[in-house]
Amino acid sequence: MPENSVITPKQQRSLETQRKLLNALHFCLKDKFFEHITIQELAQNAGVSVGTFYRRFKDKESLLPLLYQDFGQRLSCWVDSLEKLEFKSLKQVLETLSIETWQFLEENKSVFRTLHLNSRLQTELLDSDTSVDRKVIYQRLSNIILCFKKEITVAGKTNAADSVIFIIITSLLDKVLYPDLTPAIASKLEVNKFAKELPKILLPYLTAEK
Amino acid sequence: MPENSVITPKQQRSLETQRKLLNALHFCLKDKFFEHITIQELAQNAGVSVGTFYRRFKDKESLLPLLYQDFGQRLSCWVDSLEKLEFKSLKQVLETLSIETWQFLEENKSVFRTLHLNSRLQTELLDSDTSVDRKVIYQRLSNIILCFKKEITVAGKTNAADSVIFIIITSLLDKVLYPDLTPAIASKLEVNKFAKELPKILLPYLTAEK
Amino acid sequence: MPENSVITPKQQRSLETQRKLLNALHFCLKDKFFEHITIQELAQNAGVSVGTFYRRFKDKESLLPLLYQDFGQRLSCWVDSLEKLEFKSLKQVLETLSIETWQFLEENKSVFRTLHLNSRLQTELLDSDTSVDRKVIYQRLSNIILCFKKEITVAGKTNAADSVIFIIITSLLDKVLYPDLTPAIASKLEVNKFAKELPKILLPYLTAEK
Amino acid sequence: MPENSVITPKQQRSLETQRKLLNALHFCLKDKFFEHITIQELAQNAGVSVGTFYRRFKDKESLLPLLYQDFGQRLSCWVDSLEKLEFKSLKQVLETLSIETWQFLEENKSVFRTLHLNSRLQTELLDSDTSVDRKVIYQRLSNIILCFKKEITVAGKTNAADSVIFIIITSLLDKVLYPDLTPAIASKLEVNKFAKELPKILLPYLTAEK
DNA sequence: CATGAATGAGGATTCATTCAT
DNA sequence: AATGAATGAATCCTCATTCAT
Repeated sequence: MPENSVITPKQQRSLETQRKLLNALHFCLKDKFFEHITIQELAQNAGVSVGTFYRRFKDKESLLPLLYQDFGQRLSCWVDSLEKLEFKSLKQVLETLSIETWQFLEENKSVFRTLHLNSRLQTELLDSDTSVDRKVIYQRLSNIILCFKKEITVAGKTNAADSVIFIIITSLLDKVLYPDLTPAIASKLEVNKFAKELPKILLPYLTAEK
Repeated sequence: MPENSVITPKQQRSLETQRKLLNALHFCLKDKFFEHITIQELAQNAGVSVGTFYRRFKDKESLLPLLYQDFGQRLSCWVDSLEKLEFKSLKQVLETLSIETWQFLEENKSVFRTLHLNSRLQTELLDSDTSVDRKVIYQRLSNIILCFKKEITVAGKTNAADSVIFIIITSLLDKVLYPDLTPAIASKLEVNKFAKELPKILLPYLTAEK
Repeated sequence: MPENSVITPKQQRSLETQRKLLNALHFCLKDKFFEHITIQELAQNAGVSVGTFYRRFKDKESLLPLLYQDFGQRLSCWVDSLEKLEFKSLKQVLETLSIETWQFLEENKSVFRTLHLNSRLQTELLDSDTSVDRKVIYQRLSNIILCFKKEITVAGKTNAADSVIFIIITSLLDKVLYPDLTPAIASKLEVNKFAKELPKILLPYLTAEK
Repeated sequence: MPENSVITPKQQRSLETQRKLLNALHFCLKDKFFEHITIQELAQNAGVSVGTFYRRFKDKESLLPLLYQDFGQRLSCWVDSLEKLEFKSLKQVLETLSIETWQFLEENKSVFRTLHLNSRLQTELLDSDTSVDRKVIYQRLSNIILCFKKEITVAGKTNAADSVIFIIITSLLDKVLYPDLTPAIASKLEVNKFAKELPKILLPYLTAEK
């Protein structure tokens, strides 16, 4: 919530430009890597001049926090939609999470790759995301699992749920981004098959007998 | 004008030069990302002239197959060393694999990042390494698990072992490469802690009661 | 990314820059051959930066159409001036044309050489000059001869006049550009002497008795 | 005639290399201009090493005198063949010369272009040609015309014959080398048509009534 | 001697950034 | 403010020439 809740035309225009440039970035990322995109290219795709770009941003890297924030929004929306689902069992939760995560990663893979590969800028990225705390989002995913606390028998349920979420995302992401490369080729399964295997892997962990 | 971007050396000296340049690449990767390394830097670190670089390689990217091959060697050696270990139980196998994998990834993280970054070159990369079949290497890791076949109760033991290997590598790699970023932050655990948690996650899967 | 290698300028300043670079090319051609002129040299002589050169032209060769166009202008002006002259006889026409052509070639020899050298670009060159049709210019020269149609007895007066113009230019050009080389040395005469000989050669052709 | 008329094996080998390189030059000139041919290319095409090239020649330009000499041989042979022909009239001489010259130029156009465009090296070129004096060759062509001295009525028969030879060569060369460019386009005629027109142009000159 | 690997000066080219319009 | 032309440092890349093998 900004202090001043009335947006002036000036701010309005500025926001538009920002949005245009971000869209241009998304567009360009489909074709090539962040480091190979030039500012001229961005400006051209956004329909603004390079001068205008520099009025808004210090340099190309300064777009990344925006990309990260924007991604945060999508992530948040996605989690929203997951939270609205009704689940009957822990098993169903894991199954749904796996499939949905895969789809989500597939749709956002260029952003993931960009943020990963430019992770040297992590500090700025993390600082920038004032609106949505990323960790909180992942906890909301954990919480979906923890709704079925009764079924979970492993010690340290919260940590366990976190780990499950982490493994789901990271393994699927690897399959999505680098299907033919180390380490993804360690498992012969295609990503869709693997998404179905994941619940079978993780359910026993959460529900193991003591 | 060779089709291929790597010239087959006809003299002993050439092979030395190639090795020098590869070493220089490894050296530079400690400091900075592949994209930011210049040819001049490589040449200088290798103690050769830029012209020599160009005599051997079409461009910087043409070094990557060499990096990939070289990495294949290291990987193979590492698996060799793991195969020589004696294990008492499946649990111990998983514990050792987790810790050792973490260490190995830590030592080779810049190579992983570089190869991932340039994964668009996957075909060339994969074709480039005729000496070591990457999939076979990972199967050797699986086989270490499968030594304790008797303890494994899950259906599809081979696939299961593959999946376990894949999850160990991919989750640890994420923690190693991007500890503060999506998705690694989904789990609060530090990489060393997580390496100890992994066996607890994966053992139940392999040994789950029907 | 324009198809064409010459960018159409959108600002007045651009046109100036273009003119500056063309002038720089003319200046440099006095000293050396086109092949030996560097972009830096051109930029420096034009008083602009190398980047500016590249903003306007894809490469050095892309200047040639401009050179060709510019030469077209000069050619046209020169023919203008010839058309304004008053002649008393066909003989006088040929005498004047020979001398004037020699002078004109002498002044433009570096341009001729450059355009010849790069004649592989003929199509582009020819297409590049939409403002002045080169063939029409030469026809205007022919027409000066054809003013004295009555004196001309040879069959096919138009073609004959064309051939005369062609021979005047080509033979003098050879003498001017390569005075000591094949085929110019075939005739011992200096270019000035030869320019005076030409009318004697060509007049009989035009006025030969049947 | 060399002082020492016995050629040692060493000289023999050297001569071979020289011949190979000259052939390579001819071969390359079909594709591209002299200035774009690299020494590596020449060496490769000649089947020798660059080092060997440098053992024989100071630089690429040093090949030009060889090219010029070699061309001198062909020219001489060609004139030989012309001298052997029997002519019935001056008209026939001119007709034959035109056609034959055209053919000869066509076959040697890359050499002509190369020598013309590198004419800055004229002095060296001229000096180099010790075996065959170029001017003498052209005089032999003139002499073929002068065989029909009786038919020639113009004053200064020798100079006139020279001029005729010069015009035949220079105009046809222009048509052959730069058919679509200034000044060749001044005359609409194709080179074969023009070769037939030339005698009609030049005969009246030589045989003009006083 | 022949070879071809190595050299590095020199020229080409890009693109983030500035600044006049 | 917005534009896009201009800048020039930084990097790429070539190729004549040298020199170790």
